[in-house]
Amino acid sequence: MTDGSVRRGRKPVISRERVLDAAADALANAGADSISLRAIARSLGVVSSAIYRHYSSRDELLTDLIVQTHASLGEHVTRAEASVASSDTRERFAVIVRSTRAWAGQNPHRYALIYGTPVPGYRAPQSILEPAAVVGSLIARVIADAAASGGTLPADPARDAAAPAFVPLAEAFGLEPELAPAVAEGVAVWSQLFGHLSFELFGHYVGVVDDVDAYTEFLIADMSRRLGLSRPAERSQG
Amino acid sequence: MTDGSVRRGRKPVISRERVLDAAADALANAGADSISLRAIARSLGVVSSAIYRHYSSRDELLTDLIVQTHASLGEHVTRAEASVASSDTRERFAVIVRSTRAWAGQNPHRYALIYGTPVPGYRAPQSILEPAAVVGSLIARVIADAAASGGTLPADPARDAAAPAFVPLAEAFGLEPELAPAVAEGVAVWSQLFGHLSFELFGHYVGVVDDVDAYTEFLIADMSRRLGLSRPAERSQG
DNA sequence: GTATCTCAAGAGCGGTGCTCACTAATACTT
DNA sequence: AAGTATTAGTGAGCACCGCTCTTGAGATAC
Repeated sequence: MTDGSVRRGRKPVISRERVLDAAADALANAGADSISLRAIARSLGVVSSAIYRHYSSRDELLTDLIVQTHASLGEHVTRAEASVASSDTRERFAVIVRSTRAWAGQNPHRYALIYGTPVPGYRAPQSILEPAAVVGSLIARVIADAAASGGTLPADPARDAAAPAFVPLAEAFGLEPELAPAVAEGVAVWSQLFGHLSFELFGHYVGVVDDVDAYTEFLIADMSRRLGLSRPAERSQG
Repeated sequence: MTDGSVRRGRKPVISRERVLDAAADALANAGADSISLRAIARSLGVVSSAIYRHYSSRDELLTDLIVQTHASLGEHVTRAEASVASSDTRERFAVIVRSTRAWAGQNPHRYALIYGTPVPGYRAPQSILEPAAVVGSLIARVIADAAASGGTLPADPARDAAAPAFVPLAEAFGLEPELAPAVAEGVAVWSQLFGHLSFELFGHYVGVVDDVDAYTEFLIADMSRRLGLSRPAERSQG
């Protein structure tokens, strides 16, 4: 194989990748509950037990799917954010929110897989932590850039009191300890963002929020204010 | 039966209530995926098809379970909030948040049932909307009482711009249209609260927020400020 | 040409939701 | 008291699920 030893037996007709792709298709079309090994095997023209040569259990397949899904969301949002002038932290944050929401709206089942109820008996392995942090770390970078260009957070004693606990997280993102209050607020914004998206996608806004597009823009404004983000024009004016 | 007509056939050994209770037990112990009609029937000493005399499908049972679960959360939070002096809107809100979180922590599977991924193919019937609104309407009442006792929201043009869309919701809660901005902020707080709880329960805070108790208190302070809530002492001083 | 290794096939276990013909049990009618 | 209508639980069965294990097909190494 890749390590110099030559593969000996029968040629595989399916691979880990092909199984994963088939699972991703099933997920996109019908939700996590319809990801059955038997249906995947059927779609690959193979018998169900053949899957077990490549995945030892359905959970292992789901884990790969979760990692892949986090990566997909991360790529989508990273690409969208890269198209905004880096000095416009306010717009960068807005684009992070809008593109996350757009991805979720286009991939509701994939969103539910990573931000809905965890699959029973499933514990997130270390391999998930990094890709899962993409949106959060994009927010962290916006916070850092805003601070570097002179942005300041609105006064909030409670936030500053909570800040010391976020020094390690700030350091994990490569930020100065002085940014811990901003990181604390960033975590609040981060969980609020996904709370908002989950409420929208899971139907909790029915009869409560009609125009979710407009409401999202309000939330962006609200969260930007709390993070001390502003447009370059605003700063030069104020 | 209750309507004058007399029941004719064989006496039922199970009832809708007994089935629902058995399902609630299964849910509390092992999560929604383990709520199987066969297991419930087994625990009731009856054959699985007997359930269908009382519930036409598993989905119908889950719907009842969701309604019951919303009611349970609503009662828990309502009772907790009732023990706080009604003039202390800040503390009332804090107790709403803390008791919601406490209920969620004690009933993780029940929480996941109502705030996690919706069960596939499931559409919330009208019967769910009212009980699902309990926490939201408690927040609305706090907002109204805070406004009635002279509390004001911090200035926020974006929120006021979004407010007109929330006039109908304010009216649905029996509030004046002038409170629409507060309602808009209330909805944001409401979804943020459940975003926070979902992140905690679904494991997204692992490696990010260590002391969730303390972090929740920060969020309470942050959200209270945005809602213009204050303690009576603070108002008389300021 | 045989031994060895690899992979898929296929049967099978126990689980699921759900349907349907059947029967036991009850109450009203004759 | 006998018969009938009505109701509820039984049990067999269908199609699906995850998973295991034995078997045989295919490819390389010796």
